[in-house]
Amino acid sequence: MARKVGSVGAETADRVRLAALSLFARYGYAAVSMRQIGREIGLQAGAIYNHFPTKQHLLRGLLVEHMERLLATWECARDESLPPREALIAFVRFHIRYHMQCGPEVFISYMELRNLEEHNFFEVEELRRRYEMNLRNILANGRADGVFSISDPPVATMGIIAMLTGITNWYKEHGRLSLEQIEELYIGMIVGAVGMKEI
Amino acid sequence: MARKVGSVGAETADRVRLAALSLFARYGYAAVSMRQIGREIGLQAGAIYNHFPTKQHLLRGLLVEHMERLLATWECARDESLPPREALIAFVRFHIRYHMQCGPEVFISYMELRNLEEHNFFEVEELRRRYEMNLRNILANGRADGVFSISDPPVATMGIIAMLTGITNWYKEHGRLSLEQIEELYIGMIVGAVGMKEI
Amino acid sequence: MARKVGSVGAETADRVRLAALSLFARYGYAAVSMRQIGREIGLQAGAIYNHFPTKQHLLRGLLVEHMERLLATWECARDESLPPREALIAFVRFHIRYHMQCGPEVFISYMELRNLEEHNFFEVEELRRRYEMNLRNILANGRADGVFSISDPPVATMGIIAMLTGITNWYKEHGRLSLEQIEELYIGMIVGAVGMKEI
Amino acid sequence: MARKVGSVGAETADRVRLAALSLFARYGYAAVSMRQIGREIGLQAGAIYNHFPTKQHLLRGLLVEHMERLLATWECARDESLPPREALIAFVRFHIRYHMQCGPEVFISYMELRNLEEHNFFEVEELRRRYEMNLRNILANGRADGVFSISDPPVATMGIIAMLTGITNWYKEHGRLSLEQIEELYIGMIVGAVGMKEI
DNA sequence: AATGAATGAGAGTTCATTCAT
DNA sequence: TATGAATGAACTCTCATTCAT
Repeated sequence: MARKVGSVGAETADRVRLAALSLFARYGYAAVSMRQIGREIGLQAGAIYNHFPTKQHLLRGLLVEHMERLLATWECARDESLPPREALIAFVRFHIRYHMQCGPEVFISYMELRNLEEHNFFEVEELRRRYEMNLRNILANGRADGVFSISDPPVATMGIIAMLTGITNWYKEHGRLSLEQIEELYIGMIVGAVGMKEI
Repeated sequence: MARKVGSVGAETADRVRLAALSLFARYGYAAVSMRQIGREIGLQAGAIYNHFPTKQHLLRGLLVEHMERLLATWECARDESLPPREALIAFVRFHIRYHMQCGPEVFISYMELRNLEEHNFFEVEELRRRYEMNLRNILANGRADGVFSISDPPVATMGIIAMLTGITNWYKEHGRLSLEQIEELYIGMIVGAVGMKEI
Repeated sequence: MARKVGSVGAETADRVRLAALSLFARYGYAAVSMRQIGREIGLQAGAIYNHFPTKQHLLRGLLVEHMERLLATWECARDESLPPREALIAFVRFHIRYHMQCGPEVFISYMELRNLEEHNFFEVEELRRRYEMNLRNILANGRADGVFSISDPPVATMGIIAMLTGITNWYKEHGRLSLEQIEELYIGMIVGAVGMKEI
Repeated sequence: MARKVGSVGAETADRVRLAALSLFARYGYAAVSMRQIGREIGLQAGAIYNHFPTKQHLLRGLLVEHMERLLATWECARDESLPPREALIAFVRFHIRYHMQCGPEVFISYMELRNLEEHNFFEVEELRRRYEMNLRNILANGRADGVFSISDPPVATMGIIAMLTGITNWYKEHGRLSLEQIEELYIGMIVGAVGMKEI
């Protein structure tokens, strides 16, 4: 058949991306078929190949674009002039807010790394490293300034990131606590963990 | 053909479990085939079915048995008479040590939950809940006694567990830091996070 | 790869049906594999699933469609105004002619009933019942009119149907007797069996 | 494990035969597995091979032994001195009674012929031919004596056998009619079919 | 840009059969 | 004579991908 009335390439590609994101997050990359993705948006599996050359490209796109958006948004939002304690709190707030609004992307960014072919894996890892480096630098600066009493910034970075990203695993939109309350609770824990006095 | 000389059921089942554990951890449940598991230990795929009725049973077994061992070991190791701060530190030490020695089990316990059929999922979740309840009780007791300044024990529980379990994602046996050093670093962060003064 | 030049769905489906019919009749449903059906018509087994959702659907289709065609052809051919003796003879002629020209369908209709899933079985049974009811009504009418001396129309129906359908088991196209001769022989026996005087 | 107390070879072989007969009749030879047969009688599949060299031998045994028993019983029961009309009626009575008491054997004798390997098929066919020859001779004698008005004994044989054997397809032990009643009804039809006057 | 038919590979699972025990 | 573990082949069905239309 010919193109459906009003369907436009870029639009279709986006619908594919969205469907794939949601399905990968729910069932995992390996367990989701191109047919399933197509069915979700009323398309035959074959049509997806007009927009993405392979299933692997689809996955890579989702992960790389997510990381790039994350980095870009952070780089746009951060204030390099802030002193360490304020910088740390700003990072924590940003991380929680950003990650909570794109749960599926975050989820597959952790879960589907091993389904990336090697070169794609390295690409995503490099982006993640760059993002985490932001927190690491804040911690290192604070340590140098004597406001954080941490003895190993890399380990602290991993600990804090893990703690923060873990929220996606249990957070429910209309749960007992609002996102703002959760934010304050985590700021409290992290501020304590790096040895800063409560503010 | 027939049974190989010296082949014994329980032993073979264990070799299957081991191979499956390692492959699931590396490539994911959905991406690993029964043939691959068999090949790993010199068995035809079909022979696995002499020991496990389905692939799903294999996965469930790995997860349930891991959680049951974890719980049993903790219940045997814990000292209920310890005051909250010592109890927290004991839990942290236990969690890190236990989890570092069974990396693959821990990894698939987080990654493959969604590949469990519903009833198996509930079973594993219940075990996990019981384990986490131990930390939650410690935190709640410490809060009641006024030695921890946390305002929400459930959230603190999730934060601490995520932080601790995250170690498996980057820990390397012969890395820059020994397990003992990592242990001390995490104790430091967690003690700070719950508002206890450094010991 | 992709669609072969000139391949059209409906045509392929028909070739599959035909191959399946012939193979099921020769070897039995359970003993015929999808690969075998595909091989018969130069298709991969998987391609069959573009046309039939399961092997069971294939079987059901063959049986149901055969029975529906049989019923429709009979309902179109019968003359309700005939008196019982002529009606019986017309039915016998119709049954023999129709059944001889679709031997495989008739054969699997008797042989593969037990390989139908329950709901499909009931569907086919109901169609068969409707067809047999035609003969039963003819016999009952003839008995009421006093032209047939049978004491139990249902039993007579089963006996006659079995006798007639049995022809498919031994009839050979170029055998000793022509179809017309066979027809006359069976009319003779059945006319005698129901107690009508020879015509 | 060793032999179970009290189990004896011939006995076990019989239990296997019985289970196979019942399962083949219900589901068909190709659809029944050696494991299923074993399960039915509390045996591992492998143990069956102590009594029957292959699954095909099991089938062949059931069919050949059934036909041999049938022939032997008939040859013992028949009275060669009877005139044709009495001989025909005796055959009909014998056939119905014998076949009704071994429904599964009769059923698989018709259904599973095509699952016999060629040499086994010929063996069974020869036995069947010998049995049918009895009826054919009765019919031929009656025709020669002028008491039957059939023009083709072979065709009449096939018709009568089909009619009689068809009873197994619908007969139910506690149905509307007793076996004796059915017997009389069929004798009536067959006597009419061969042109004998009702007795 | 989409459909629908095809490929060839491979999935989980079952099978008849064998044989050490 | 039976068990239980194994083989190697086969099963139905699904997959990523391709391509004529």
